[in-house]
Amino acid sequence: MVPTTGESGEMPARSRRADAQRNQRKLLAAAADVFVTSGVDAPVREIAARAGVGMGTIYRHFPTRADLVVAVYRHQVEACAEAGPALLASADSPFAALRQWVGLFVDFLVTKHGLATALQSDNDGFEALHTYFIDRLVPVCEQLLDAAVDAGEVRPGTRAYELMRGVGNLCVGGDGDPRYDPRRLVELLLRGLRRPRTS
Amino acid sequence: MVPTTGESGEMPARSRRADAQRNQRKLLAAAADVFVTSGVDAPVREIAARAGVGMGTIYRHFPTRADLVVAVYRHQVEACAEAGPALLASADSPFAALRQWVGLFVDFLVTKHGLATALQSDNDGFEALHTYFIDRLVPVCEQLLDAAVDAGEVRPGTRAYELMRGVGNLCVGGDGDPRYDPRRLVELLLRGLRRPRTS
DNA sequence: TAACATACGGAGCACTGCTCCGCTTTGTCA
DNA sequence: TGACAAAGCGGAGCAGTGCTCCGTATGTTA
Repeated sequence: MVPTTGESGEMPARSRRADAQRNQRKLLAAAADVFVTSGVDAPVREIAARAGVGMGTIYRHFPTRADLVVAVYRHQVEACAEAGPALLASADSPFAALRQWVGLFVDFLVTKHGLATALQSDNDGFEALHTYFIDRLVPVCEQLLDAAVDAGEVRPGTRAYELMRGVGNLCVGGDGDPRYDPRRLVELLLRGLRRPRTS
Repeated sequence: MVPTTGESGEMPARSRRADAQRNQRKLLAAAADVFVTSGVDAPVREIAARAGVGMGTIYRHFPTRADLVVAVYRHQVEACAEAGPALLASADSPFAALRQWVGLFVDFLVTKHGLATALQSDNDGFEALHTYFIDRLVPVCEQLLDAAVDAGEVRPGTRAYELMRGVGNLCVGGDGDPRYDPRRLVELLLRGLRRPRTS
């Protein structure tokens, strides 16, 4: 997570050359395009070419592939994280909130070709991606999960980290095969979380 | 699944040169070693070197990486497949049998570094591996699942294929991280399968 | 405009998967 | 036993990757 100054916002970020800012923007746009087409593990050269910059430039702005992926999806991950407390406040019960929130996360993952795979890849260069998702989303999930446990809707004993990784794993391979629907399995997993007797 | 004549058994497989058989055996042994050390996606060169043969030889015997992986693990997969009916006969209930059988499968996967990852990799060269596992194990799982549904222990609506892939996915990344235990999540998944009221 | 820090670009290296074909080994048959 | 196909072998070599390095170009500042 080295660069990404300005959070893709409007502040000019003084002391940064204009062409550098321009290139970073071009890179982000190009990457977003290419990720849709070829997945998040598309060749670096392809992204650089699409952005009209050289190899060196892409690595200077995004030292790790994960940095680029994170930068591209940061907004959506952030939105997902912020939705947690909101759902907890608006839903009928903590468990309902948890279910809706997990649904949000699953929707995000399955619509990004290859993201789920990358997320649990032991490949170097994706470690930071993994870390970012975990750091940002596990606390949110924990809050929802704890609330559901406190409300007696969910058996204690499951940690948010494990749940998140499980859900992420279930989302792998969810495109193109009608016989495999991550949503159904995630639903099963959540059902397995429930307390037997909801008095 | 082109070669593998003789199922690594003792029959000489007439009409096959002695050195070819020898090399195939060496290759299987070397691959088994290397898979433990470096995972099933170890460099082909490494396996060839370990076996003391050239690149050409490995590709002649095992045109696809999946062919080699399947050949190495065929015995264990076969054993797992055959355990299905046996468990159904011996266990207290169909659901118990299903749970034990899934446990067997999970144990197999998590002890093979990288196998679970390879299994759901969209990488070419692993497709045949995927196919083999599905073809061999899904019918077994289906038998157990159907029995559990018939016994009223499990809600209908889940297909064996989906369950198998879900379980396989959950097994990814199960080594080295004490915070992620595939077994716990698989247990959750199975619990989610159960019928609410077991009259 | 001059001068300097900053950033760019892509040649190049290392490492893969996989193929191709000249050479070697094996089995057979007289 | 010797010779000769056929079967099999080996590894050079190509193509596609990730990532680095440094000579060159560009922006910025005075």
